[in-house]
Amino acid sequence: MTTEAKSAPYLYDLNPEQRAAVLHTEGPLLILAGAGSGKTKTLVHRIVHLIRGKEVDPSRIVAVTFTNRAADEMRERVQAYAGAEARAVTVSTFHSLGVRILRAHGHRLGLPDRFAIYSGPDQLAALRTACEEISIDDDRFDLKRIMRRISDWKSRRVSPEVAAREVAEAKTRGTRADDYAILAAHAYGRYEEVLRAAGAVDFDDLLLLPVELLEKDEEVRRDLWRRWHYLMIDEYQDTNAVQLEMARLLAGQRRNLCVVGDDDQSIYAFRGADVGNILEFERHFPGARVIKLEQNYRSTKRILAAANAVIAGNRHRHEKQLRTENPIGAPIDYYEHPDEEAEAETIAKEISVRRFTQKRKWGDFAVLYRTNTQARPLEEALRGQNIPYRVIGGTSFFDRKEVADAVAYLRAVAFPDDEIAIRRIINYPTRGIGRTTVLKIAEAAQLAKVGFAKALAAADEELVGGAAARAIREFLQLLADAREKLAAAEAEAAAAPPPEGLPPIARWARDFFDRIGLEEAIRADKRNARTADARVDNLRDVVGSIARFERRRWAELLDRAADPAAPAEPIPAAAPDDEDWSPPTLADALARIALVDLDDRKDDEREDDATVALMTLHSAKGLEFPEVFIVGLEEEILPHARSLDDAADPEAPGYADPLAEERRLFYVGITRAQQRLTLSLCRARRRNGELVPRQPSRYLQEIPVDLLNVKSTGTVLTEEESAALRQNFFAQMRAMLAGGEE
DNA sequence: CCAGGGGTCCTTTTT
DNA sequence: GGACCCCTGG
Repeated sequence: MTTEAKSAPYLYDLNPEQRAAVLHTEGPLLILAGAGSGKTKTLVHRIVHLIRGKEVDPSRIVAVTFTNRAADEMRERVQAYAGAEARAVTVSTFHSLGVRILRAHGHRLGLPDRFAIYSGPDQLAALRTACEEISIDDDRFDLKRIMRRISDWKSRRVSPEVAAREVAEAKTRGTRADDYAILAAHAYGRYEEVLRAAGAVDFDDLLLLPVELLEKDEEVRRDLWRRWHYLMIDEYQDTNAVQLEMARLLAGQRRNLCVVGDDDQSIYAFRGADVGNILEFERHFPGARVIKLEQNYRSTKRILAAANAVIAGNRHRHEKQLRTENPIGAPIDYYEHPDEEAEAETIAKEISVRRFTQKRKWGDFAVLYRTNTQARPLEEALRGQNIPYRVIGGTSFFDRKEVADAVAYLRAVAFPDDEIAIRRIINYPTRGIGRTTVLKIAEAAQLAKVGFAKALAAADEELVGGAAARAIREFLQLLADAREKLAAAEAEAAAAPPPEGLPPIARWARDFFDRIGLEEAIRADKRNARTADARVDNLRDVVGSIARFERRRWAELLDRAADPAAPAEPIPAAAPDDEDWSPPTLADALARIALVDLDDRKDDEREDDATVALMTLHSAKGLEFPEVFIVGLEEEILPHARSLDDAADPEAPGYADPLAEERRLFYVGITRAQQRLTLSLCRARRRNGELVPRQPSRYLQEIPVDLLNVKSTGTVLTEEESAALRQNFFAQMRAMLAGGEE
């Protein structure tokens, strides 16, 4: 855990002027920090100094990050350096902070005390409902694309009304994008209504609604200003318009806002991040101090030279030249492989070899790729070589069918209006409430202008027929019983810390799942023949994650209450009065599930050191590894085909130079490497079973050749494969010449 | 009206 | 490896 020195860290050498700025600046401060220059450490440094040097009450400090991973890391470091009192520092992601504000004040916006949080698949389901109701035939349109559009509006604080006006007034160019804009503008308002009727908020709302609250409500502002006097934000280049507003409102008149970021690592434009926020910080916060950190402590000279060369290809950036005093290091290995299996095989073997020759741990290696689907061949190859690995990100645990079903049951109990959850499980396991019945109820709900849950409770024989009406009554009774038992479990969970074994709410969930017969349902489905055991395990893991949540919640309290100098206190019999603490509830556990996925597993099985890391370039931001592999450096992967498409239409609304962002993504990847970097591409790639020829990524040429060590892989294409390759190549050419319009 | 089976399509990046 | 659609039989 905290093996590092307890004294304030002097881990990196700022010059005296920089040190003074970091430590003593009151008011807005921008730290423009290059890759590997110790961004997070600088923030931690400032926090420690505030507490130790200026004697600021730690509970007045709030640090905001983007990912839970980053928050955990910062919390750990702050506590390691500033000691036990630093536990009172609030370290949170933007989204968790949003939940916290809405919990406390959301009722002022008409939000229920317990609200569901809709993430990806739920948002789509809500959108589907909205589209059905306004008769957008969802077969013919890509809901995800509409969703992205709506989300884009929300992250720019554009209301449904304004969006509709914008679209109506925009010059139409008759493109497909225009069609989608019109559809999205129609669906947007209805989508919001569906969310509100379900007592739910989506991810964008977690930022948007708190900002609305802060703007409208003087009392909320005062409360939060009293609460926090020093605000710090990490990875500031990734903030969007709403987050900028949140920063401004939270900083208030004190304007004690310190942000750290690197415009060259801005890689989230697709979700509304605006590099302008960091480029124009001084305009947004007049009088701001700016300091630059241009010394890199992470990578070898060669790796840094490659990174600098690549990023130099971008215009419109804060000019900075990162330098390092690290050794020159090994050349950058560059491979061209015949296909992705060869690529994966070679990497697996390389890792095995280097583990011995370089005396590495498995955890010293990371393999980075552009898209999650690229992980599969790598997983197979690593498994083949018996190399332990972990895949970070990707299809979330909670998106798996059996897990999503279980969670939907929990939500249906915790949030009685949660239409999406109810509809998901209303007939699973099958209980005689089929599609037609559900449709009738949805129609009735729309007609009566009530939520789905209300219409369901009101459904009678006349509407749905006798058998279905009976089934519905039984279903509602099941939920009502569960709610009653849950209330008892939550009361028990609030009264005292969890005993040995399964904590109360987790125990309730297990019994509930048994009662429903989820396990039997999984085993009964023939499609699950091979996977049934794993799926049942996943089901148990849902219970396990609730149990972990309950224990953690109580641990927070005991942690805070305990005086580290004093001997162990007797366990309190009831929850003490602590403004920041509340006993665990199912609703809170579900919020955590929506927000942090299964990252919390790490606590139990911290195996980071013992496994090779597989992740996307996006997920890799903020991390570092001694040895990094970047795979699939091909046109249409990096840069991605979609970005190439978007780049072809610079007139499109909200155009943000996608190719520049792809280049930054490559830059982020390169700068993750400390000692050794290996780049590779495939000359051909299997798509739907067929070999398709590939071209090297344009960004590769930007790396000076003398930095590279060009390797070739032993594998050669078979006669058959090269024939297939030629044939496909000509087929593609023909298709192109035929000029198939979009 | 409902359940289950077999076919087809597609796969950016994330809180 | 999925999610989703359509079809068939009860």
